[in-house]
Amino acid sequence: MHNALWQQLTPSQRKAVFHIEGPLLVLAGPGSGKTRVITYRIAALIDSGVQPHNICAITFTNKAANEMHQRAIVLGASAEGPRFAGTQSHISTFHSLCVRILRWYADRAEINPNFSIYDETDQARCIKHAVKDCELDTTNFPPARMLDAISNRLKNNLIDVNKFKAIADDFFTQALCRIYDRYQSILAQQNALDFDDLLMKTACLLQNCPDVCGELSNRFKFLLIDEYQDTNRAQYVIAKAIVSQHNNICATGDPDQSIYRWRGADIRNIINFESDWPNAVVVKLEENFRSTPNILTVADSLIVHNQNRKEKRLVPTKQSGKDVVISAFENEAEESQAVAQQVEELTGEGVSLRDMAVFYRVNAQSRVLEEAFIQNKIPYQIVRGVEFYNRKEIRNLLAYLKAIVNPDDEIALLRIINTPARGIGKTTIDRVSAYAGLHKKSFFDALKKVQSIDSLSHAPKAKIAGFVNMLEGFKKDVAGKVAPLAERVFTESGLEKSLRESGPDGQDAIDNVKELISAAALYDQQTEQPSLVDYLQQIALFSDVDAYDTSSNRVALMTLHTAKGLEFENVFIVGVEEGLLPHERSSAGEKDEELEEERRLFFVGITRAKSALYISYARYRTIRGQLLRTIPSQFLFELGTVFDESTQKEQCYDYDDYNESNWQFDTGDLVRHKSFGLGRVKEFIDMGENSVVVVKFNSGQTKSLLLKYAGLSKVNI
DNA sequence: GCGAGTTATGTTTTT
DNA sequence: CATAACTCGC
Repeated sequence: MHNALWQQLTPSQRKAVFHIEGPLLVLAGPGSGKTRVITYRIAALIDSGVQPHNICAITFTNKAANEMHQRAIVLGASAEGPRFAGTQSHISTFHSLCVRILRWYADRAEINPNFSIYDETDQARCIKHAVKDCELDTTNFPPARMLDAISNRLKNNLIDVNKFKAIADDFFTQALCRIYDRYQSILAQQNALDFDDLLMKTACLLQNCPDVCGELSNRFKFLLIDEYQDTNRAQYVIAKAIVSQHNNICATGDPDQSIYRWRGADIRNIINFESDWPNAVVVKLEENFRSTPNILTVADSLIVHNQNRKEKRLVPTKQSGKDVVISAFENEAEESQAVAQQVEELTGEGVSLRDMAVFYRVNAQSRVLEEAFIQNKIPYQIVRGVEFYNRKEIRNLLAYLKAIVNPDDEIALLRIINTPARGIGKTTIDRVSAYAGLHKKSFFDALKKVQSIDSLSHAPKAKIAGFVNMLEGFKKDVAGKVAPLAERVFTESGLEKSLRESGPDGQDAIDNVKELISAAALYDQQTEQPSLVDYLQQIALFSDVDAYDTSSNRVALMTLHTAKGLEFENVFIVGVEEGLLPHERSSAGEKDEELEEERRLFFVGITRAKSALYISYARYRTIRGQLLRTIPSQFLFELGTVFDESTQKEQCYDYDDYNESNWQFDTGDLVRHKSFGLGRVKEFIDMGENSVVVVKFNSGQTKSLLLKYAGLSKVNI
């Protein structure tokens, strides 16, 4: 390795880079130069004679994979991106790797390699169907809940239907088991995998087929996994299998930045690393090269409030800078306005817009910020890539392409069979479905056999035949490049015509589709062997941050989750209020664990900032159309000296400031109860001295209280 | 079969 | 408040 590069590393970083063989755990705090270490490590491996294609690096997003790819090229390591040529290092997300493995070993995994990847919308359809098929009602078995249980409790923990059957002992669990079973068979019928299946099927393949496991372990002689604290059980099993022949695993992560427990990430993976690989070398990177001491002090005093945590220091290396600013505003509009004004002030000081970012807890918060930025004519970008793919016109065109690749994909077929309108309505579809069910055929096969469906009259038969012919015609081009086929489908399906005729909104839609087609053309150009299957499977794994355009000079707006792994000179974190951060849906749980995850999320946000950090909350916020008084986040009081009474008295909300003389309550009032604490009035039933107040408390529980006994007091502003 | 208009419903974070 | 599901009249 070049001496100049060597010079750039600290002793700990060098140790992490040059410990080549055997298991290595890099516990890397925020801003510790972790990404640099990983890319240098890839270069060092190749320097020491390892073949590039024997290296497999796993990142958290495609964006991170692409960046690592670029950096590795600069270092001369000639790594490839998510697409696999065979002679270069494999750098991708876990999900992309699984797609690759499942396509390689489709026969062994007993799946058709043309599988569709179902996103949450598709999943919701299937789970609703499954619940209905099990003759259970959706009130007692809410589809969203069922899906969450199946995804996070079962699939991510590699509990398949059979395993679950064996342990399901009460009525509810048995019902869930039936739903799970039905859901999986619906997916199988449609030759579709959901996000969890990608991991679970791969993990099972590696567990059940020792030869496949051995082959892959020989292929990937060195495995690097970034953000290891956010891996789940399935990913752990896959990693363990890949390194089974050599134990050359290098994991990097930070337990304090674990923010995906809610979707199955298991912090024990990183905690137990040393017992999983007893000869593991552990390197700690505690020096922080990113943020000023001012920012790190705030981050540190926040995160020490987590009980369930190993102590770890943030060691600043930068000079002191600006103090962290914490402000209160009257409402979210003023808060956003203040952000915009601060942006302008910074711009006046010569700061580029690309060096500023605004973080929030929920996507809905982006709207009011957007308004303020538009009003002040400040260029911005909302970092939300999947939004594009959720547009109706995009989903429609993609549904055509999916149906061409995988005719068993009933969701895609049903979406396009009458889009644009071609006179195939609900009755016709029901009749085809009935025929398919009766003759145990797939929906598409039934469509092909439309002439033998007696319940249909001549006209619908002809329309269906035309539709099938059109799809079959498209199929001839499935092997080649994607963009030309997409273009052809767009025109010949009639989608373009129908959009053209639907007024000015239609033109926007056409432009969006054109954008999709140019993106596909880029894919065709950048991929050695472009294919429609590969393209569809790739874009299904697209993440929000993948759309982040770092080349344009705009302020970035994104959720705290999306901000993970990024850094900015100037950071704004808005809406730091009880119910929002921590989010009410997380503090509603019994356990502190969810509150601690929210705290880690805030910690992640804070530690993205390099030189300036602005934290704010609004005293009033309109939530679902209701103007509500907010409570400042408990986290604000944990930030150390910054948010104390002497400096922030007028902005600081006083918890003891309430009076006891109020007997009239209104919906939305903030109240305090002796034992339940703070809460908000949901309903006031006025019956004189027997009045009942329904209160939703901060603990998450909702109580109906008799006013005269409750000892409720209204909390004043 | 189709679309407009109405009513119910459900609200975090994401690969 | 925003979207999905549903009804009704053509």
